[in-house]
Amino acid sequence: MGTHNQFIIIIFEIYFKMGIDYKVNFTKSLSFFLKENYQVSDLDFEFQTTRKEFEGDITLLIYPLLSFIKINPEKLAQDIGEYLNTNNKYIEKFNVVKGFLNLSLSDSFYLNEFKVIFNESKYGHKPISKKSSTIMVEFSSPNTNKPLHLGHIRNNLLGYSVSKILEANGNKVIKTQIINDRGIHICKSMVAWKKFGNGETPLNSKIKGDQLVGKYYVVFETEYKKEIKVLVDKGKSEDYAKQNAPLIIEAQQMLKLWESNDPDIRSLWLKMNQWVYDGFTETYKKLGVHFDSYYYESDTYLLGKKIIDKGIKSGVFFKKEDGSVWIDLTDDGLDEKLLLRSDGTSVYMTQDLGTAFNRLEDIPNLNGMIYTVGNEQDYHFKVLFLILQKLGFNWSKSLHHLSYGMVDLPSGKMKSREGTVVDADDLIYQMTNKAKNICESSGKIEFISKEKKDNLFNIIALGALKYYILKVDPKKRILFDPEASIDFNGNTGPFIQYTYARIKTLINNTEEKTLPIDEDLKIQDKEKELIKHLGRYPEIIFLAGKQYSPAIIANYLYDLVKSYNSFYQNINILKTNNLKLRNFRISLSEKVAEVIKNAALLLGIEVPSRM
RNA sequence: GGUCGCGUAGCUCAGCUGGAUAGAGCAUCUGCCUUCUAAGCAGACGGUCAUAGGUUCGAAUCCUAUCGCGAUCACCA
Repeated sequence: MGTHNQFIIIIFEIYFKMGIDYKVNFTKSLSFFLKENYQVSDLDFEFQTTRKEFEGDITLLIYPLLSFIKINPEKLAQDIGEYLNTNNKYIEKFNVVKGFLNLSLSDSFYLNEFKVIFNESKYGHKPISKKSSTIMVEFSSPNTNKPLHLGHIRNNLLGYSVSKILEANGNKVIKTQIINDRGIHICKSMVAWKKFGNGETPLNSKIKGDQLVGKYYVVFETEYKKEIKVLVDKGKSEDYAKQNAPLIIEAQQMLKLWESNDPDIRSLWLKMNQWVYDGFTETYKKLGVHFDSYYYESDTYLLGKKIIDKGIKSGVFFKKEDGSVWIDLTDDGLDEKLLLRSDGTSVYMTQDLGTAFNRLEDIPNLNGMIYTVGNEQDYHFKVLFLILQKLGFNWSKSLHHLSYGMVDLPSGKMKSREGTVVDADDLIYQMTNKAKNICESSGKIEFISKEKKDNLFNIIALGALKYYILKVDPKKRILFDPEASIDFNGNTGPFIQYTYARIKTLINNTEEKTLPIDEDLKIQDKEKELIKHLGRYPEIIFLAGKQYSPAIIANYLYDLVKSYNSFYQNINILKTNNLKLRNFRISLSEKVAEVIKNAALLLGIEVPSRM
């Protein structure tokens, strides 16, 4: 914890209720009892699910009550237990271990809970807050000189998942990105293409546009290096060589021409950028993400100067002798930060300020913005939000930097210079191929049409990839092991998809689909456990002050699926002679399938109805 | 050096608001397919929660310090 949280009030978090809401069911009796016998009221009760080693379903923690009721914990637990046992029909029996009151719940309690769960449509997508906010989520935000890589994949999946989560909570979400489409990097690709390209296009070369432009970026770098070497061999210093190699000079000239709106350069720029966008579109489509709006740096890089002027007038910023503009953040424990160069051109921060205001102009009712950007920019966003706050815009409180860690490979960091970057298209292709091999060797899908098969391979491959990345806490670094990510066993996306598919075929093979929930139904431990899991499965609510995480959804989802599999294996679903019981179990399965589907949706994972 | 983040089983990761004997998967080993998806289930093995203090009935979780790893502190983006 640090200054970061002092000024960022995170606008949302995902919070899962612990199990079925026991408080609702038992608070009333508990409050009554404690008021009558100990003259205390308005207490908060803490329940947790009882550990396997002890008898019971839920446990009331007695310790927290001790600060209000000075009495031996075991005695208090015993008293409460006895009272609940005789006065609450849902408590069957109880036992006390130290400060823990373990309560066994009756079958009718579970049946009632299941009835509630069953009758709720789109379970797990219930908005808690009634008012809907409009929130902009920025993610992906690539450069236009290179294809997307593994780091972008993590960014996209996180941003997209967060969007889905916010939508599930009843918000209006605008998915956007800021595309870094100008600057020296794109000029490098342009120079290289002009010099060495021989008119190569995505069409005549059959190379994806972004890959093609990326190829010329690499060509530039290798040729540039050669030129440097030649100069150094001639006895020039390394620094001199780097600054004076013909290629880099050409690129810099091109940037100047671009800035002065040279028509030839502009049209080349437009053409090559369009190639890249076409390539990106294809990759996004494969990843299953899309955007509602786009911002381009070529449009926004001049923004922000007006804000600077205003800030100088109001005394938030100050001008140095050389004409550069700064803000003094030393009182906030930071340093001085540059906002405008001495030549009057804007820097990154200026652009981001401008873009923020720009977006607010575009969407006047905007309630918040989430920036999905890697954690190497933590400091930048800290400063950005602080400046906005100092400028007096209260909505800067609703800005959140969704920060995430780098993606490492078992061989170490991804480094473009060393060619260890994992290309997004390539990765998806390999994953799909692997999915194909595994599916085909399983022999379960022989009779499906080729088209359906290809679709299935795609869904499975992406399920594996998405789950592998999203299940890890965003703020942690990920070690990306290509082998393990394609694994279909254990805590993986395909495992979850597989369970869903199995439930689907089970339901297809069943005629009766009615749900009998009778009070006299005897339910078993495994079934109770499953209802408990369903009850704990996501109720997503907003709460200020904590960081959200798709990883939480992923882990709860896995928990549910694992529990269902155990249930499925241990209870012979169809073989029972008791029709009521059988239908109850099928209803239970059906509900689990629905929850899996809804939760997977929040992660952007599709679930096939057969595998 | 300042600031921020991370450190949990051999490996990859969970662990919600402090609660009982810290959980999964992979790997290794043992069982379980005449039937509806075995891509599964059940079990065994595996831990000084980086280290040292502190806070309290109780700490992986909160606080402080130390160590290790990473990021950041540009008139780059």
